[in-house]
Amino acid sequence: MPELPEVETTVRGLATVLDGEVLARVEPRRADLRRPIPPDLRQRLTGARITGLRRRAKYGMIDTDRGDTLVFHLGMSGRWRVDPAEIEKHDHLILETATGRLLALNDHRRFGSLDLMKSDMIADWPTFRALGPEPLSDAFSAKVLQAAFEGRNAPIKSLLLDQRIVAGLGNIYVCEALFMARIKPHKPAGQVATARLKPLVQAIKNVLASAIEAGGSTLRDYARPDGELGYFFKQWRVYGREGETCQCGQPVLRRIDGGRSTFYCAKCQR
DNA sequence: ACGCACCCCTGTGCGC
DNA sequence: TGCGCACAGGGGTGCG
Repeated sequence: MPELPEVETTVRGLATVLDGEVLARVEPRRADLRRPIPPDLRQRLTGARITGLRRRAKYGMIDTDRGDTLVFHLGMSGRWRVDPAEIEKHDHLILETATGRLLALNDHRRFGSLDLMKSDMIADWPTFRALGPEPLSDAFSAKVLQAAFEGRNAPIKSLLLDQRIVAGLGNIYVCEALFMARIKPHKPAGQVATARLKPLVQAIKNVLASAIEAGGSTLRDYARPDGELGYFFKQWRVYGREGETCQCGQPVLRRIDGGRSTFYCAKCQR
């Protein structure tokens, strides 16, 4: 579930619960996800007041008044459960506010991560330094893609998934954006005509923005105890639609690029 | 440097 | 009903 729009929606939802609150209880329930959870996480966060929430690429950040920032990545299966009735098997971190609100970070595949950073050091964190521009910012442009694609033989889809080139895209939105821009996913990136990059950038921004909007429209559902309903919007034109009929009448195809499923229309995308 | 294969982990859905 | 396999929204490493 979590690509940029889902993380953005999550951060906005968390903000309604956490912003300005004091953390009365911080309870890690295992020592590691993808990598070890900071052993001093409980000690450093308990009693801290949350001063804001942010997102960078697919990372969510929870800032505190102690100069610490909790950075979370949801991996493939991570989600925050709000005011859960009971703690479940894969709830790996529990946060409780002084006002009694409960949050559980649930991630059954444990591809996610938790890090605790000094807030003023985050920009220098190698993980963040390596990230490309935010796709919804002005820093992401046709020019950026042109420079990144120059001389590259890898499929354009693989490069759009490379977080060093543009940060936040995942498999679904890359497939959708390439469909919108009518570009064949396995076309070598360096062979995509320069004139097609501007429309591609616009397609990426449009797909992400409308997904956030769709997530936003379900934001009011976020605080429900079940927590799952809000994020289910299926407006995909090609993703997950192998064998279905494209608007042009041809079947949507699936192939594997870089080990990931790619959905596309052979007639509409060239 | 580049492109790719493979690994991490658990759950689900399908064919047999 | 059970079993085995393919597959799942991410990202890091290591190899040729």
